[in-house]
Amino acid sequence: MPNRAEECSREMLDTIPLIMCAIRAEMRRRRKPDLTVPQFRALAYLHHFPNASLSDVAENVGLMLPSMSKLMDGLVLRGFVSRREAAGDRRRIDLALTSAGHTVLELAYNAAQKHLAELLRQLDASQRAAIVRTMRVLRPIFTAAETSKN
Amino acid sequence: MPNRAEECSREMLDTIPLIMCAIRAEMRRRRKPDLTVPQFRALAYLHHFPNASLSDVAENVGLMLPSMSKLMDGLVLRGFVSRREAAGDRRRIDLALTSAGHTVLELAYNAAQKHLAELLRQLDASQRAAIVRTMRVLRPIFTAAETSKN
DNA sequence: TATTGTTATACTCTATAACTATA
DNA sequence: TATAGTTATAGAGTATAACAATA
Repeated sequence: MPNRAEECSREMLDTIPLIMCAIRAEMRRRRKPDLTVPQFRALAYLHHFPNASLSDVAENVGLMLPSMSKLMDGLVLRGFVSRREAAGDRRRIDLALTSAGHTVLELAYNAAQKHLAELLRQLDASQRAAIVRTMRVLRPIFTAAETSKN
Repeated sequence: MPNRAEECSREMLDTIPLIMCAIRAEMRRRRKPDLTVPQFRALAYLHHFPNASLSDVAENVGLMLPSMSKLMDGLVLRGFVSRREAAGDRRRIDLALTSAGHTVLELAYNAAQKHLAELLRQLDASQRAAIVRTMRVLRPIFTAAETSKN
């Protein structure tokens, strides 16, 4: 087994995008009022980092500052995000999800999760247990890869 | 174990998008001349289905016909796709990758594959073998889910 | 003077509507 | 009359440049 990492990465590359496609399709179907992908990612970021600044969100979603400013206009207008002056520094703004914002995110997540569960029912318990173990092996690797980029 | 499918789907939902993010980042880094995501997907579709019609590609990439027509203008201009009148029906066009088109796809795929392999080297052989088995269990499920949608 | 965010403007991508050519 | 694709036009979304306010 000289080069198992190569085989493993090929298998992943042939399978993961397929799964991701199914996840996205289900999330799209359920997101109540239409959300664009960057809007969705901005909400998800604010879920993980409440009271982030505009620059933080722009940086992590991958948009320029003016674009994120306009995107947030829309999310604030629709009541998914609250925007208020930061306490110590009046140049900055604190962004956070409203309860409506949390709800939108949860709806999409739960829909995708239930859809996946439905597909996984055709497997037997030991196969599902193996999947869980694999995910727990993979997650820390890619969490580390993600954070080391910033 | 009353509800293992639920746990399994949560684990997948918390891990797969992370991996996909790493794959996309690496593909973006390597795609020689800039390709948008829909352009990339159009090329990938033509790789799987040579001599597809414009409507086929539009349907599967998720664009309207005029948008795909313009997108193809760009790919033909840049030499990644050949476009010629279909044999039996002069209304239709046959689209296919040129060798340059194949090359662009392969470069992106190989870069992503090598990057993944690098990350997977920190695991031991038995863990990688388990990943391979898991991918082979999951792939047919999501291949079926994909095709049943059309 | 540097930093945070907004406004002004232009460009790209996509969609809908109208059109051409073939079946 | 229906189908495959193109052209015309308009609407989002994003970027760069210029600006305002605060540190």
